[in-house]
Amino acid sequence: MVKLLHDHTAEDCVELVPIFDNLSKDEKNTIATLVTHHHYKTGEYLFSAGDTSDSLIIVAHGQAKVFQMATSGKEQMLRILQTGDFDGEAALFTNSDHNSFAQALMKTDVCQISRGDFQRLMQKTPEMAVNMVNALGKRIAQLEQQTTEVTTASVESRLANYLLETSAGLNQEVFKLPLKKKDIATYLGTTPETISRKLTSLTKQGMIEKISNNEFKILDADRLMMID
Amino acid sequence: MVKLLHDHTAEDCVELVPIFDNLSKDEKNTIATLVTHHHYKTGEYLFSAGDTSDSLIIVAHGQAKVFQMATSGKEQMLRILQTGDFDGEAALFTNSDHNSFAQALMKTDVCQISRGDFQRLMQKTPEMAVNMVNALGKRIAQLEQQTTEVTTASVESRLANYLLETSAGLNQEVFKLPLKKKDIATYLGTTPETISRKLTSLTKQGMIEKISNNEFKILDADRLMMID
DNA sequence: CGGATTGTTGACTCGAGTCAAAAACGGTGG
DNA sequence: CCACCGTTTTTGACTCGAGTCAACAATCCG
Repeated sequence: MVKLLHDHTAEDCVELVPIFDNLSKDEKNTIATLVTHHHYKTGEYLFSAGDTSDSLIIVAHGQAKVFQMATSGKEQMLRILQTGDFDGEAALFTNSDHNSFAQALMKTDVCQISRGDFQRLMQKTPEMAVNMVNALGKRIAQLEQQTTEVTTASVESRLANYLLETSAGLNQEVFKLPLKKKDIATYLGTTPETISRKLTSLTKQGMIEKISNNEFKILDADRLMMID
Repeated sequence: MVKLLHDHTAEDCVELVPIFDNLSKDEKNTIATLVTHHHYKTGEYLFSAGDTSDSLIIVAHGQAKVFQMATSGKEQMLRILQTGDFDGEAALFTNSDHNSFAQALMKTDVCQISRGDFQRLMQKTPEMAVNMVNALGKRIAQLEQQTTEVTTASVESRLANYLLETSAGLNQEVFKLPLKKKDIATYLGTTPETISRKLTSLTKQGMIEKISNNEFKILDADRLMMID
């Protein structure tokens, strides 16, 4: 049973992750044999800044946040790893340490491939290397967007965008915030207090409705988009 | 003569750019035939947001800034392309438009490879795809750093870091700022006025010395590093 | 049911943005 | 080399968004 579960997870990784798309069955099977998997409970760290980074990490199931820590101790969240996402830098450079942290936000299954295996894989399977380049390109575009927004838009505007994106992503009118407000704050580069205030403010202005503690409904998407 | 100059530039690109490192002479020659080149004067745009993006751009000589424009009209600089740097997103996705601008800061020579050619190149030359993955990985790390700094550190601290990096990069005690202060401002996510004030303040505190209008000398690197 | 973590609200502060005007700079052509 | 014009930089006065600190309320979870 344990064995079965293990195999299941390894294949999941290969099936789930876009970078392994359009590879042949054979190739996918080969990859599955190179993969090891780990399970993390809520709050556990997948890696920490300073750790030696020697493998690519793929989220097979669950959710984890990746963040950096400023010298001041303030966190900046860089991204949320969802099912199918991977963390890249790790596997790319020789002799480099992580400069960020990854922490599980729920029970999370993770697959790893060592740098060596992964580099060999890219050499042997150009298809996959191209997929990888594409995935990294998207990540760069997303990061550029984040950088620009964080410096040019007000917190209210960033929060409004975040709500719109979250709602669109979940594709339902009434949606539950997938993160604690504390985490939303570090994602948007602000503080929990400010998030709390802005949510109240948006509610009072009739753009959103608070359904429960962490469930909201978008009432006026147009106006939300125009903030700032 | 014009012809010679042309060929020279095409080969320059292939020689200069890290992503073409450790390829064979043959492969480099092939690449050189795929490349077209362009020249831009100071202030000209290499591309603008909304342009169709269908080629990879490599800077053979010169300097250009890449920036996004917020709805408010405020610029956020994303990076400076130096000799040997390339702008990636362009070549990676089908049917995507640029969401940023690139503007020459001096006379600048640029080489281009079309998306199709570049994708084929990666398929044929896994070496190169791996190089590309590495280059993108570094860019991601740099962007993550920029995002974190911009949200967690004060302008004074960001400016201090910028001065230290610039001085280190140029490797000389007295160094000339390679950007106009206006541009430094959009790079650091602030305004020219604030840059001006902070430079004065750092000078008064004895950490730097103003040599001429845009030349400075680092007097106390340790203290600069500790700001914030 | 506690105890701990998370969220809310109020009062206060301050860094940095804005606007405006003057000064300095840099390139151009005579 | 100098006078001129446009751009860039500096300086001052003012404003305000959002951070901080602190106390309290609500949730979550074992």
